[in-house]
Amino acid sequence: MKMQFIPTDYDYFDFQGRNYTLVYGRDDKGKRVCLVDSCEVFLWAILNEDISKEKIDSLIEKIKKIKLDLKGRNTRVEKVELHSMNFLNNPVKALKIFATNYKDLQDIAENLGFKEIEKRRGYDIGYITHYIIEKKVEPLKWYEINGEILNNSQEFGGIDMGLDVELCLKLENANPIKKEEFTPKVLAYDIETDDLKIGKGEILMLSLAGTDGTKKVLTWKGDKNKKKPEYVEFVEDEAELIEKFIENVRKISPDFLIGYFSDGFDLPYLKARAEKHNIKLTLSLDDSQPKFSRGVMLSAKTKGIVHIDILRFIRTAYAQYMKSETLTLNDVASEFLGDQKKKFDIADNLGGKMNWEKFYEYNLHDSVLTLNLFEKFWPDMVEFSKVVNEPLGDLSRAGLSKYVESYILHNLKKFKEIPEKRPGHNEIGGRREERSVEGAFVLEPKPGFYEDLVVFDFTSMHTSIIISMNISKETLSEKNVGGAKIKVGANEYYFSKKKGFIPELLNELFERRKKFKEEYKKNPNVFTKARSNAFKVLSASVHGYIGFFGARYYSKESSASILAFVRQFNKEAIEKIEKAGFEVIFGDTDSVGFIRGKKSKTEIKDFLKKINSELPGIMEMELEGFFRRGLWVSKRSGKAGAKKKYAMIDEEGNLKIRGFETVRRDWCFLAREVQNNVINMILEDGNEKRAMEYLKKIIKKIKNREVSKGDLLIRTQLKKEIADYIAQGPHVIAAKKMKEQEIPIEQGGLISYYIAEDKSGKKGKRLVRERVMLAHEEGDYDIGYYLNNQILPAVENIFEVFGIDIGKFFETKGQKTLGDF
DNA sequence: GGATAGCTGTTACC
DNA sequence: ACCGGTAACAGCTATCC
Repeated sequence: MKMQFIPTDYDYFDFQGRNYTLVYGRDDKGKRVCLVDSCEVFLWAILNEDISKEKIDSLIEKIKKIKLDLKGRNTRVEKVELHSMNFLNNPVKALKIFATNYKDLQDIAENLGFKEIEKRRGYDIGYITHYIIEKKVEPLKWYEINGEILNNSQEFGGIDMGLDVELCLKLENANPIKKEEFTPKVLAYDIETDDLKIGKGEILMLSLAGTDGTKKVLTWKGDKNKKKPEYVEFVEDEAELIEKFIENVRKISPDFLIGYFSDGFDLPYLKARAEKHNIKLTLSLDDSQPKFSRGVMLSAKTKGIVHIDILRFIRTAYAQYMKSETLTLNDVASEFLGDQKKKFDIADNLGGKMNWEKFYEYNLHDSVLTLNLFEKFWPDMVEFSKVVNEPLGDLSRAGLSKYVESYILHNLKKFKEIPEKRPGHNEIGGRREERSVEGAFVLEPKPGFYEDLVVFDFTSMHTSIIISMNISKETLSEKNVGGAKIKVGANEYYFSKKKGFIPELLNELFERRKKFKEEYKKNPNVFTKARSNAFKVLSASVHGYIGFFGARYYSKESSASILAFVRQFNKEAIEKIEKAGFEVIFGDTDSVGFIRGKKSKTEIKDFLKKINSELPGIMEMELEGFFRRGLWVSKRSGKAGAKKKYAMIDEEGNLKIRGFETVRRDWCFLAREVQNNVINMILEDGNEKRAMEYLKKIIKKIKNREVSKGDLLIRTQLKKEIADYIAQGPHVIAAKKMKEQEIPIEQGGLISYYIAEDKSGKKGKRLVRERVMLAHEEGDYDIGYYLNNQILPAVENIFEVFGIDIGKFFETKGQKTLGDF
């Protein structure tokens, strides 16, 4: 039969020793469909150079005889073919060795210890990835398929009977078709418990929110007889709650089951409680339970109904561009949805005072937010999945290096490239021990207050260097062969003229990004934006990938060369701009800022054109902007200009503040606000007068204790386990206090505290940490601390630029008192 | 016992 | 272990005299 079909998830099973793929998805009517398919499995044996035809033939015969009886499976080499291929850009002769079962490729590789074979490759990319590459049935793309309906078929051991789908087909062929965007069926869930430790507490309630309109809270807590909102469904106990949850999920059968931090909390918690009650957590379409795996983070994967922890996708693909200070559901929802969690503090509701109605509402809203976040990010997830060609379940848990690597692996065929192997444990260890490469160049700025500035920066600098200079593992050459060359410390590295497939693929990504950016401008919507963004993120990650120790195509030399070029081009740009008579104020990695002087904007733009005409390949600088004024301060210690700290105002009055305490979350809100206002006033007015008056008022307010405690809280992240700290800084002490008071805090959490007046009467120097108070603790804030350690340090270097010594004005430690103000 | 250099730790920039 | 080098800076801690 014929139908339109879109794959959402992949799995595989063995039958009579062979691998079969299960492709879960939907037809165009929204029916649940599963395809059964198969593909040839093989690995590559790369031959040494100059082996005679006879030798190869006899080698093939030997390999054909390989039979293994392992793990209760008989596997054998089924055929062997000789191919002309490429490996790392070099032509090679290679044997394509076909086997019965993908899982045995590794063992076959180990049995290929023939002296004619130089390398064995292509047995470690995973069956699903291998299948997608071979059969081109790619995730989240529409196909017109032909297949034979399986109905309790014995052909694959009756596999179709065990699958909870409406239709199961044996795939005959699949042809890609153009079709409108797919809208998946989605269900979000969230649990509330009485203890955050997995396995310790009980699940009090569980909420569901779905694209089908589902809004439900399952609970066994609260007054059973009291009238409740209609979304609340009462159950007998925790066991029934879990059973009902499974029942709901299976009945709704969403393509994606979504949680927020659910890999690390909700699903493991449910698993622990289900085990306690002897319930099987059959959330997969094949009735299996979630598979938990431990990497750096716990993962909880299901089949057919794909479990996705949306937090993990956000962390990989979005966190670097976000304003939110933490990745809590509340912060992320605020930033992307303009919505927040319902206010509810479990601690206030303990004992008999529990307001269950409010709790249900809170619980439901968390699922609603999670669902909304998924819908918000769906266009991006689809694009990443389509570009990278990996199913969303895996991709949503992967890092950017995996995105890049998958993109490469799925595109090797057109270069006839045999895939490089994954580095082994020892290899990774070795790579990690290597000395780190030198990074970008940062120019020391001249502290001061400047007018009429211009900023140029290189467009996608690292990316355009890789492409223009043809830098990659496979283009690195022993000798100078006429391609790019670069000095890195005492070494000199050479790259081939022949295009490498990684620079080539990156160029393709880069071009497509340009095209999709244009398309987005012409037709702005969430999908065109997401497409443009996916290519942007991916192309910007290739340099990081090349220097990542876990990468197949890791190349230290390439990474060092790219960065050496980054320094070289930036320094050359600075020199060129200075030679043209401009005073350069700052430069960092890919940017240069200078004073426009008497030159007109047109002249500046012409100057930029000239610079660009002299840059090689696709390298290009662009005008970041014209700025009316800019401020650079000196370092706190010494006279040197502080790098990575500046503030500028453009001609429309927009501020660009970098590095200052204003943008740092580990300073109290008041210090950040005051500094921000001071910078603002100075940049707007062109002098410090108004800012000075403002500062006087603030200092008076602090002195008179008119500042609310909330503005004085210092927030610092707890980056390690409390016990792992060597230095007992204020935030560590605050975290210990929280532990004592049984306030939940764990690694990664934000600690809020303020510094209180010292009332102990002890003599001698007191440490800051001895005066740490948690937000809710009573105490008077320490006026001296907030003046000398927060407000004044935040502004003194700014006023110094105007020749004003704030320390003299507001001396607090010396003879002068604050009373004057 | 005080000064200070150096270390630990966090956060930002690109 | 899932991009990482460059940088500023606070506050603690070791070390010196």
